[in-house]
Amino acid sequence: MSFDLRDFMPYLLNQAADASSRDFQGYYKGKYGMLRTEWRVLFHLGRYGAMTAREVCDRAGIHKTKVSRAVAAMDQKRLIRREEMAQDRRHEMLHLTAHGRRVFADLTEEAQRFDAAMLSEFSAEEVAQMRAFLTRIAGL
Amino acid sequence: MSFDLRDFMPYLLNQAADASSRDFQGYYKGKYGMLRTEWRVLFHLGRYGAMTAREVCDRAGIHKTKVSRAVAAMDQKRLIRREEMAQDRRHEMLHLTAHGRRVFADLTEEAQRFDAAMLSEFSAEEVAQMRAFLTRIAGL
DNA sequence: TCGTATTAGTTGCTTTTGTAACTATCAACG
DNA sequence: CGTTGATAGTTACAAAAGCAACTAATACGA
Repeated sequence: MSFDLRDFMPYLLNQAADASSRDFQGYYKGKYGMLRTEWRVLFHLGRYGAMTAREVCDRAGIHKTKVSRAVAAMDQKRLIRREEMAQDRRHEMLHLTAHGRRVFADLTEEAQRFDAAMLSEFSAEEVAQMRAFLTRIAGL
Repeated sequence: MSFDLRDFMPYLLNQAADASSRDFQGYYKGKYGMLRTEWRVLFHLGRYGAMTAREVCDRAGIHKTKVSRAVAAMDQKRLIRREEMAQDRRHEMLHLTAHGRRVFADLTEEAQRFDAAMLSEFSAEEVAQMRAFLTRIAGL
């Protein structure tokens, strides 16, 4: 029997994902008290502009209860502003506040720095291949 | 600003890890009511033989409280047997029961099938490169 | 051999996640 | 209109994870 845990791709992926997230997670958690879902919502709003919670769910592939809680927390922290839409009062448009935009800018910069540092020991081809592989596995 | 979430390696890794784990998780959860930590403990005992909880923690990189709870649950399910060690009564050696070995065999087989299916659309070189990359990222 | 430090493992409490049920609003069709 | 069904979002409750304090046993130096 030669099957080892390290031969099992889901295990390897999880270990790599955990290791790669740990430090960056510490950054936004320590500096802004944010959770991972909050960072993702912030990113979507900062990168793609105002949208409803539903759109965030669809684009980010996060369940609506998680988004709902993240939005509530971010509202509390004054990172976002909720705007009720007159034509359909079930929706509310989510906008970043000025503070939210600053935090977004800071975290994005840090993310890029972080990403670059992590990939610095790999060649451009390796990284490209890696991305292609992961994208397929993730079904994106 | 061209930085996209899919350019961020931790994001990609997490998405891929989640996607790749989902189905297999459903298998051991549905069939045996097991949690991920339990599957990992089971795997370690089945693959590397009887050991103490401490050794499982070290080898698997799981925190001792998680292992403690997994061991309690697996004891309940009669997957393992705990043997107190006479020379140092703080330790207890964890052994798989006959039932535990059967479950291990079943899950291992399923894991291999699962792994093979997931990687079937990639070439041997791609897979090898992938493993190398992930192993480095994971720091294994 | 007493006191202090270490180690294995467990328990309690808090935070986070998952699931399902719920509210409110709107659409569509008789 | 009015009933039925869908949709956006929230809330309540249960499962799971994280963290720190705790117990029990052992080691080891003064």
